[in-house]
This record gives sequence, C-alpha cells and structure tokens, in this order.
Amino acid sequence: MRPEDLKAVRALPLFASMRQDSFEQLLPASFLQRFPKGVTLITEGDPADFLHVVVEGAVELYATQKRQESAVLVARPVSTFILAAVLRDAVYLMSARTLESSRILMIPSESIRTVVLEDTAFAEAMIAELAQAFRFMVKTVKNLKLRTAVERLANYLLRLRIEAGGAAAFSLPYEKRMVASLLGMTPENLSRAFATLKPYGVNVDGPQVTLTKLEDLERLAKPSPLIDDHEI
Amino acid sequence: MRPEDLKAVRALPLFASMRQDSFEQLLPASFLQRFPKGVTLITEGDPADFLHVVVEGAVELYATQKRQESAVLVARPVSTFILAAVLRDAVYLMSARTLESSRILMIPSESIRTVVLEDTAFAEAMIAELAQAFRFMVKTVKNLKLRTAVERLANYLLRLRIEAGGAAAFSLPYEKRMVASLLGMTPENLSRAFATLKPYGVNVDGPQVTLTKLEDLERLAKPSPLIDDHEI
DNA sequence: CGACGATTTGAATAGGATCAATGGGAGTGG
DNA sequence: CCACTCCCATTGATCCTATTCAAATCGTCG
Repeated sequence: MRPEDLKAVRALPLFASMRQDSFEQLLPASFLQRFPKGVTLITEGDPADFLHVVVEGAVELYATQKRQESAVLVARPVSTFILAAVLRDAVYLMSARTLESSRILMIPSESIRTVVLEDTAFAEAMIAELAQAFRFMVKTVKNLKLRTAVERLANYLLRLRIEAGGAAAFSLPYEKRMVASLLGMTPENLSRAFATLKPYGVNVDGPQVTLTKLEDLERLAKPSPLIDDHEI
Repeated sequence: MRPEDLKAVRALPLFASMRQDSFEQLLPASFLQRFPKGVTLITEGDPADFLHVVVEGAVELYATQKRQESAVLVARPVSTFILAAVLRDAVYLMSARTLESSRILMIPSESIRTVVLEDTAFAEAMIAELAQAFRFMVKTVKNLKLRTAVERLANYLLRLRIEAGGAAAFSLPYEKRMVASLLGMTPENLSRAFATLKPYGVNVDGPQVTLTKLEDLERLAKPSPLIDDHEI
C-alpha cells in the first residue's frame, strides 16, 4: 500500500483516533486493490468477510429483487461501506459495484471485530460512524415516503448546488440512470421530472445543470435540513 | 423505579453486559414516567436531550413534512429509540408519540455519552444496537423501493403470521391507519390492497386476519430474508 | 342516544411505470 | 479516420398504481 493511501485511510474519521498499534494490527491481512469500472465487489446475501474502504473512485451500493435493482447510495473516497454487516458478522444487505475505476482497501471483518474490542477510541469512532449511517438511512426513508419524484429531484439539485459551493451551474455526479435509481424512479421518469422543473429555472444540457430561479425551485422543493443535510 | 422495571431495562441487550457501576451511573438523573395514549414525546428537529426506553406500551416514530406524516417504525417493550441522535448530540430526525398508555424511561443524553466512553462493554452493546438499527433502515428502504404497496402488505402479513408462531389466524398489532402509514400508503389504499389479496387467501375481519392460501400468497409476495427478517 | 373517528367503497385524478421508437455520443475495430 | 455498435437519454402512448375527494357504514365511547 502506498504511503499516501495509508495516510488517507488513517485520516478517515473511522480510523483517525485509533491507536497506532491497533491500526497496524488491521493492515497485515488487508489489501488494496484496483478494480475497473463495473466490477461487482460484493453481492447481497453473501457473508460479510471484509470491510471495504473506497480509497479512489466510486462504488454504488444497490439492492435487488427479482429483475429489479435500485441504488441506495454511492460511496466516495474516502469512506467505508457495509460496516454494519461486518460488525454484526452478518450477510450483506446490499450489493456493491464500481461506478468507475476504483481502488478499494479490504480489511478482514475478523480483524475489525477483534480490534474494536481492544481499542476504545476505535469503538467510539465506530459508534459515531454507525450513528451517522443510521441517520442517513432515516433521511432516505423520509425522502421516499414524504416526497414525490419531482420533489426529490428538486431537492437533490438544490443539494448539489450547495455542494458545488453555491454555483448556479454544476454537473450531475453520475449518469442520469444512476441519479434516477438513487432517487427512486425510472430513467424515463427522471427525464420527465427535469421537464417538469424547467418552469422553475432548471436547465439541463447533458450532465450540466443550471438553476436560474432558485426561489421558485425552493418554494416547490421545500427543502428540509432534517432530510437533505447529510452533515447533521 | 420499580425493581421489576429496573430488571427489565437491565436485561435489554443494550444494558445487559455493561458494568453495574456504569448502569448505576445512568440512573440518578433518569426517570420513568407513565404517559397516556396519544402523547407526543419528542418532536423532530428538537435537540436529543434524552435516550428513551419503552418499558411498557408502544411508541410510534414518525416523520412529518408540511401536512403529511408517515410512520417509520413502532418501538415496543423493551427497546430504545433515537439512540443515534443521542450519540451524535444532534437533533431528532423523527417525532414520537405513544400509541397506547406507556411507561417510558428517560436517560439524559449527557449521561449516555459519558458512560459509553468509560464502559467498553456498553460501547460494544451500543455498536451492536446501532448496527442492527442501521440494517433495519436499509431493509425499510429496500421494501419501499423494490416493492409495490400490495407486495409490502403481503409480506407484512406473512411476517405477522411468523411472529404469531405460524398460526393461520392472527390480529393486526395496530389500527389499520397505522399499518397503512408504516407500509407507506394511505388508509384507502390499504383497504384496496386487502381486497386485492382476497383471492390469495387473505381474509380480514376488523383486526383479525386469516391466511388460507399460504403458497399463493408467498408466490405473490416473494418474501426475502434480506428485507423481511428483522433478526439478521 | 349522539358524536366522533375508523374503515370501506366509489369516482375522478395524479403520479409513475412500461413499452416502443428515435436520436446522440462514446468507444471499438477496420 | 470512418463506420459500426452499443448504451444512454429523450419522447410519445398507454397502462397501472396510488392519492384525493366524497359519501356511506360501522363501532366505540362518553
């Protein structure tokens, strides 16, 4: 593992405060690997053998049922995923695939479970991470149950604008089909939702989005920090 | 606090393994209170001042947006809720109200956050609890995104049957309006979903449900442990 | 008994999904 | 460099799902 990668991983909230010897205990059995775009990393229902850390690239976490599939979230550097399955020594509830060429650090679940019992600081970090992940999922449920597809899109765009530093123009972080899946709709319906939002100052050109009537869009979207703010 | 209540709380997975002195440290500032049916215990957006433990009764956790509201889960004895908000020292993402006359133990967030740093066993239990709560929310999202309303109801009934020990007849645990809200539909739509399921052997008389064609219902519902089993 | 709320049913509407067809790029191989 | 292919995105038409509004029934509780 390259020193700069090691450093990035160590800087993660989850690993930043743990003892050095604990951290080093995790490393021997771990490995960092590069995967091309579109590779399935884990499959739902399989035992959680490794904690995964996205060091570079992007990973889609999605769920399937018969023919259908739906994206639940996208993990970006540097973050972990399927932490809960690892800690409970359970099966994965979601599958994961790379959205682009990515480098993934894989740490054996066994090591994680051992170290968490020995290093209090690591346990604390774990608690914070899990609590945040839980809250994210609560927000996701609220988003799905209390809003229509158009409202979800409107709020998503407002959020992207904030993450772009408040710029009126920004670009979608993923292909539209992925955005549609994340927001819980079909690609066709996303196209129509964009068309619906046009009178609210939403202009789309490929991946580029421009918001020209922020007030109008916000009046429609009714954004709420208790759903849209991923920091709290 | 009555000795038998203390014992029940102590027996909770979250509190069972912690040190006695830690447990006792939580108690002085805590109080157990009885609330009648329909009382709002917490309101979304408020700071999380207390961890709540349902000692007796039932508490609905729900989310609101403008006029709408939607139930996310029901907390039954003996379980805790809003643990994540407490640990992160954040605001509540959901509101809570008693569904029936209930007794609630309230433990100051401050105490929880202090003790979790001092008692490793408590921290471990917290991790397990949070991981389980996270996984429950993932299942909820999958249920919402991958199934229609009729499918959600069908699977819910199959689950209730299992929880009733496999009996063909059982009763709904809540009023139908609450079931509808939990499953993400309107009361009218729940009525119609029940009607849709009649050919699949679902007979309803008030709160009483009887399933007479289990195979047919399962073929429709396509139950999945990765969504419906709350144990894994 | 009367009021209220829960539930059901009907009718109309809105929200989304599906199916089908077309246009556009990006990447590949000649 | 160009043609070809494939997949994404858009649009139209249609169908299905679910919500809304309204009204009727039912049961419970005071």
